[in-house]
Amino acid sequence: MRKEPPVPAPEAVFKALGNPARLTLVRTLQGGEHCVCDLVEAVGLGWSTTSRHLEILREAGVVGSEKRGQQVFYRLTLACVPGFLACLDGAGAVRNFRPTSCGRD
Amino acid sequence: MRKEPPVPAPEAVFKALGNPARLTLVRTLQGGEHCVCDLVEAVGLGWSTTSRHLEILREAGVVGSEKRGQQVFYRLTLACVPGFLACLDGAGAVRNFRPTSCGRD
DNA sequence: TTCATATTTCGCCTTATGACGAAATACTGC
DNA sequence: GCAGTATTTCGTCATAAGGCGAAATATGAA
Repeated sequence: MRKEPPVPAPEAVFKALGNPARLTLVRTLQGGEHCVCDLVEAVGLGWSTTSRHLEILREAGVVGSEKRGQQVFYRLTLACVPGFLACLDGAGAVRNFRPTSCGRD
Repeated sequence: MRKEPPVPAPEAVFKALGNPARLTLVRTLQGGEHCVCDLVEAVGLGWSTTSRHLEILREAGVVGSEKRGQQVFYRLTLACVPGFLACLDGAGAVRNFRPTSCGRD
């Protein structure tokens, strides 16, 4: 069964990404889809907690899941996220040249 | 006195934007700089609460403030935010054509 | 059917958030 | 210096969020 995420509501997206564990999950998923087992290891939290975090990300429309066999695979579904993350990650580095800017001003 | 925001830490940025009042503040500031008095009205909360929200946004590196006369003006300083917001806002609209995408995939 | 593995749901507890009003602080004009 | 306006800081309180382990659910293998 495939669970498509709902239409992303901006506030929910930000709230979902505003947590270290969930941000780690998203960064991990930038490398491609992963089963929950991988993700549990990536965040270093319990299964139940990780599962809850994934649910929040899915409800926010950031990720989608698909069950294959006895495993559930998650992947990023909100394509603007990686670019924005890259901008934020880069923001510190560029800091001394000009106020943080990424493609617009 | 001008208060430049610190280097934005991704998690703090998301956390800062993951609140309806603060998202309203940011959307308001997309239209240009505003004094706190305007912003208080825009969010419809008390002065102390609004001030706290602005502080959080500033600490996250999303906005910067400058005092001119007896008023303090806030403005957006994180340039990648408007584009990302536009993507999120558009995500719903495009939903039926293809999975949410904004400039990459 | 029965068992093992993978994942989610539930209930509980602790800590973080968000709102308010009162008091403190900063700047202007008198 | 004193009063008035603009904003921030502080203390308090109610609610939300995040973590855990135990129990429930689903799938594949025997």
